[in-house]
Amino acid sequence: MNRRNSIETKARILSVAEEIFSNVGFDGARVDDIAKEASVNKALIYYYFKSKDEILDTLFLNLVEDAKKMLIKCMEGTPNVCTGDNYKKLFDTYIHFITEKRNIIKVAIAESAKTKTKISVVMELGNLIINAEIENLRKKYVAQGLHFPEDRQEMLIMEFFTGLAPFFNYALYKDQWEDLYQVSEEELQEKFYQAFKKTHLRAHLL
Amino acid sequence: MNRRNSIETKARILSVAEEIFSNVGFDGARVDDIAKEASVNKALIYYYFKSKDEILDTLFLNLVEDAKKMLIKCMEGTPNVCTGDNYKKLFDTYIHFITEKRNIIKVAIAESAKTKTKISVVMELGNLIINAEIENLRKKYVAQGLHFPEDRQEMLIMEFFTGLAPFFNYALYKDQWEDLYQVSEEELQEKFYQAFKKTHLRAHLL
Amino acid sequence: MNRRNSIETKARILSVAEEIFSNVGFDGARVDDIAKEASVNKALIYYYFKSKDEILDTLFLNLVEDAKKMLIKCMEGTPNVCTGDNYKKLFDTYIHFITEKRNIIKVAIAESAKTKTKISVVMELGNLIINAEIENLRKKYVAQGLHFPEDRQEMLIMEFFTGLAPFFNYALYKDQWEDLYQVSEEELQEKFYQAFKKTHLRAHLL
Amino acid sequence: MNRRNSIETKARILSVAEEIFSNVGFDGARVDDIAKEASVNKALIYYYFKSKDEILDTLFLNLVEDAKKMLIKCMEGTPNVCTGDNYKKLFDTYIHFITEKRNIIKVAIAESAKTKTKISVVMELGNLIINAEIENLRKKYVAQGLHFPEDRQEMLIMEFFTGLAPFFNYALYKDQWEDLYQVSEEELQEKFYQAFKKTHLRAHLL
DNA sequence: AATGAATGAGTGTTCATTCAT
DNA sequence: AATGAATGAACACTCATTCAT
Repeated sequence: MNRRNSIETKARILSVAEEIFSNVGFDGARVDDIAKEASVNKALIYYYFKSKDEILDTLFLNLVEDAKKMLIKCMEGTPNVCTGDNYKKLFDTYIHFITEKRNIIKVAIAESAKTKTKISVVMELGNLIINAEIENLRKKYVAQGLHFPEDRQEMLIMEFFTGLAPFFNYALYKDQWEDLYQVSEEELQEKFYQAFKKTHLRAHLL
Repeated sequence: MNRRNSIETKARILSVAEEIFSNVGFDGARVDDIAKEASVNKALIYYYFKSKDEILDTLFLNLVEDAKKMLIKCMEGTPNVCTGDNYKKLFDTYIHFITEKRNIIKVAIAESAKTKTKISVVMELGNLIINAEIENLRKKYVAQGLHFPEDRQEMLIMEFFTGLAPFFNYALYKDQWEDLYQVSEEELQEKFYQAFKKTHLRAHLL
Repeated sequence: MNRRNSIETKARILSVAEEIFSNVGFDGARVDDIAKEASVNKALIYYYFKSKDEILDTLFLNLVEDAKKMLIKCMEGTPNVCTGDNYKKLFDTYIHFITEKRNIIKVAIAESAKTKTKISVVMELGNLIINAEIENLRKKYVAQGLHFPEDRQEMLIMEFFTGLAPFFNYALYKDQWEDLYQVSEEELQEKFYQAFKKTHLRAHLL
Repeated sequence: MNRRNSIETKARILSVAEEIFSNVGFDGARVDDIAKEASVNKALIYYYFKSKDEILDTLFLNLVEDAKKMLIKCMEGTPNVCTGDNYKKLFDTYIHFITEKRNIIKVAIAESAKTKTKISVVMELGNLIINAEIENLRKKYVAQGLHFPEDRQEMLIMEFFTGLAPFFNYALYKDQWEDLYQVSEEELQEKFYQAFKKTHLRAHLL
């Protein structure tokens, strides 16, 4: 096996781990199962990762990296977000990211639910997105010659609990919702957008 | 320890289990630790509960029961919810419930994050609350002689993803938020209310 | 509850224990199950018996007592055993005893199969029966003016391994045999008798 | 201990398990003890066997395999069994097999004594041997131009309850008998043969 | 005589991790 | 880079037995 395959192997382990973690939770996952599913010897996993924890850490690191990339692309692509329906593009980027990464996001949320936890990835991710979002807002206010609200705390809370929370819930329950209510992915996404527009976005626009 | 007090002992086990589950997750929890913390012999836990799973099930059952009671009390106490600031009272009831039960709610959310899961308690809880909420809305619309929106799916999605999601997030991250941003419980709650009012509630009122 | 019931209760425990032991073996049996099946509180079992072992000991003791009674009755009832077909009566008594007691006999044999065992009940039972049998034979020889074989060891071995063994096997496999080969109890018993007559009995008569 | 020798290790586990099972019974045996006695880590036992049950199943499987091999060798080596004292050779093969395998046979019998049991190994073993034996007889009858008995059921019962039973008893009580009556292995075996000849064999010969 | 509650020691099994090759 | 074998420390769950009433 050459280095090419080596990279591919490590990636396969990560990919399988992500799926299994999201299926049964981190604590519920077995290294044995990861090995089996990834068709590698169990010991090989320990050749690439120091421990089961390190697999999760790597996965979380990648998630944060990907979020950053996504946000950077957003910044570049959307000079005037929040002006009317042109927020839709940003929303699509977000919802696409959330949908694609929902498996590992679910794991992150589940882990963050444990009280005994270090600074959770979800908080980190939240901060990242919220700050980007607030920066967006600031630009827009400035562009419109408006006075930007002074209470940052208030703003953070609003962004986190009414702006981000729906997306987290989307990651968590998209699949269950589609199953339970027999809705197509497109319909759910569209209606979710309408709801988000009527609530959180409404508070921003104008 | 006072022996021979079946009910109290069982309650203590449940209470300790709830705390430990919320600290380290269900899979991360050890029956040994529950026994130790509850000052009972481990075997006694199996005298009261068939398995570790049954402890969780009982906890979830109680949560749903309590939610029902809370909702019934809400129904009785608030004939005209959603009419202006009198929603505050309902909000307070909700936020109080969420705050008080946040430990087990966190466990419920974490468990619901696993893909391999039967109908999750969170969905059950969500349905319960949303249906109550929608019934509330309906009454109000009727009282005002207004036409009640026809697309139930749309309404459910909005309630779940923009009405409930913030509360779930509140349960999940209240403590972490207070720690991280050094906000008092009261302040967080108040600002959360303001944000909720400006977003989700705004879409309902008027 | 008066003494009458007390005796009945103890008997019920023994009876249930016998059945459960024979179903799953002594080690495989649970005191809990005995209690449940006998409809008594588990602690009550320990009121009547010092331990699970004592239940088995009592059962074995009863078996030996019953065997003795059976043998005594045989002695009285059969002055000239082994003279031709009049052995049939003795055989019937034996086979009846074996059939009736087969459950506890099976337990006794299973226990005796353990190498780490004190003098086994089966050996005790065997000795009892063999000695009675040999005494029978001796009488018959004397009555016929014949010389009684001198090698007792030889005689014991023959009685135990070709006289008793078939009966032990009958206790062990009667039910399985009937099931497997779809034979009625009567047919099996009759053919067993014919086989026993052609082999072991033949060696004794004349 | 020499690591990295899969086959030898697995064999050692099996061998130790066989001994312990025969000492204290299957249910009485502790996996811990097997591990200790075999000088392997307990988890290693579960690396080779799915469960304690599977160890027993393997042992039983091996016993049946060995029995088949033994029978095949018998078939080849004895064209005219049962003709007079040349049965002795066959007897020796049997008694040698029974003696050598008596430990696992004892376990098999003890397990077969449980009512709640699937088709027992003893029955399987019994069928194997009896069928071989009957085939032997048939050949002999044919060779002598005799009419072979028609009632197969009768024949099976005779073989099982008077032909096989003594050997099972020999497996079960050989050691106890030698201890109790202070007989040497050789003497017991010889006298057992004489008894068997006078009873079961007598019915076959001529 | 009878019972619900309680317990210590264990019991088969699992798991993350490491070793030797 | 890869693997089969091996391990220590759990882990959920069980069981015979006892206590207090």
